[in-house]
Amino acid sequence: VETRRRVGRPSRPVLSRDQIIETAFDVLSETGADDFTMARLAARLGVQTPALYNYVRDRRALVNLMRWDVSSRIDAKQFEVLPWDQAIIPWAISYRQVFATNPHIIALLAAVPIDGTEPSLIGLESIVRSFLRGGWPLARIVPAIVALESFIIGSSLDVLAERDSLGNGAHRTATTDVGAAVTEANLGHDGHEALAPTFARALRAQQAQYESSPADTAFRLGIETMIAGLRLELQKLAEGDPLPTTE
Amino acid sequence: VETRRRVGRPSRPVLSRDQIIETAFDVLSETGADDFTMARLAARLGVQTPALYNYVRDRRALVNLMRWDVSSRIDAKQFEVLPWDQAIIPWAISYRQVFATNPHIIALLAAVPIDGTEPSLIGLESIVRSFLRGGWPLARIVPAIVALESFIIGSSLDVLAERDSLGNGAHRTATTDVGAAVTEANLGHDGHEALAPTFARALRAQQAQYESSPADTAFRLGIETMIAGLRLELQKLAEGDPLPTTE
DNA sequence: ACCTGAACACCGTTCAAGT
DNA sequence: ACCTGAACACCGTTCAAGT
Repeated sequence: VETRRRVGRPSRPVLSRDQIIETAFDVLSETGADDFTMARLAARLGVQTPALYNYVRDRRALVNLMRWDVSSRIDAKQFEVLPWDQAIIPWAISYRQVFATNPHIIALLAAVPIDGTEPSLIGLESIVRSFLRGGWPLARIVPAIVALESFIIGSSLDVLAERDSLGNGAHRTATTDVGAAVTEANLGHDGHEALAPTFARALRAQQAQYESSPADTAFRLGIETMIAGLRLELQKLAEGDPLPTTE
Repeated sequence: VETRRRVGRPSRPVLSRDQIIETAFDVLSETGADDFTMARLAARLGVQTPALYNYVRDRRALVNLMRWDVSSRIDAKQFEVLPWDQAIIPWAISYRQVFATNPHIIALLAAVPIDGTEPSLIGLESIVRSFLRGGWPLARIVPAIVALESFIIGSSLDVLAERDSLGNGAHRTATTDVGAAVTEANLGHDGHEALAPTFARALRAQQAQYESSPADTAFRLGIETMIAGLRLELQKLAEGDPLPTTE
């Protein structure tokens, strides 16, 4: 309905890189990763598609700007003041929140290769230092952090499955079996009642007992479980009785 | 170089659904999720693109056939004979192996919505039953399984980052911060040495001490950590001292 | 410098035509 | 029933033209 912009350079720039990135997240959350296109983004911004190429080299570069934006929103500050096992919780919650507010970003980041831009390492550095202060042997720290981040990312993918199933039904995505099954159940399909009656009972019991969704309940259970397990591991390491590390 | 097929129905079918799916995984592993196209798949199969539509309704349906294929390869049989905490390990290894052999599938599954096909629930049912036999309260079982699967899926994504960085460098994908950082380090970039010296030391120590990659070491550490944590949790539940479940 | 419009290669999907 | 070839809408990207 808007009046068509006439050709030639506008008196003031119509776009900005920040605005493009911000809008990109909006578009992504509506279309999902597979239908996230430069054309749709341009349309939302009220410009022709080629205009975007004044600000980003190509689609891959745009996604990598989104990657950087996402990782900069994860708050690891607590590792500077709290002991490692206490800092994990607020960090993990912040981490998951960033992805949970727009879970489609995970598929996009996993699908689009990284370009040359350096990852932000500030958070990582202070996490490692916190583990070190807590008495962790140097060689075990990276694996521990990788394990934690893996869990958090995986948990964020559950949010994708769940939110889609609660929404208008246009999108229903899932990566895990349980994710798919819970999604189906949320949609009111009851095929699982006959095929997997015990699972169906367990799911109903979960829903009756906890207000939060399976994904949220699982996230809290999982992160607390991992912290407890890591504390145990650290204790064993201190006693000179390390867990077996080879298969 | 092949002789061109002439128009009209061939005497015997050139394709089969199984062959299409199998080849789809091959193509995916070479192109990555973002460049996985019907056209490339058809070319690999030696047919024109529209020929595929005799066997699958559309790209989404094809991806959902791949989804089903992947989940059917996960082996949960051990839950029928072993106690829950012992069965988790072989199941998790099988689970991760399925995804680790072609980690690009995760991005594809996360990007493409599920269609109406029912998820396979056989494995899920026997996992729930095993937890129940082990004394788990019904309402805690689904969250525990969701947490475990989340971790496994997240860990498989690490494999994506890592393998890409060890390969020809055509693809370099990562979802987590550490994943990206480890990828960079594997590529010989040493930007992190100055920016995050403690992290750099920890990474070197890990590489010196363990033969396996950070992703593999983290997977074993994480799954053992979660099992230990879950055992502890079950113990506490038995003592009537449940972990807090509300924030 | 920063937009539009035209152009091109490629993609998903449909459909008529051929056997 | 099962392939090809033509056709169409849409996508990413490049580039000349315009201010």
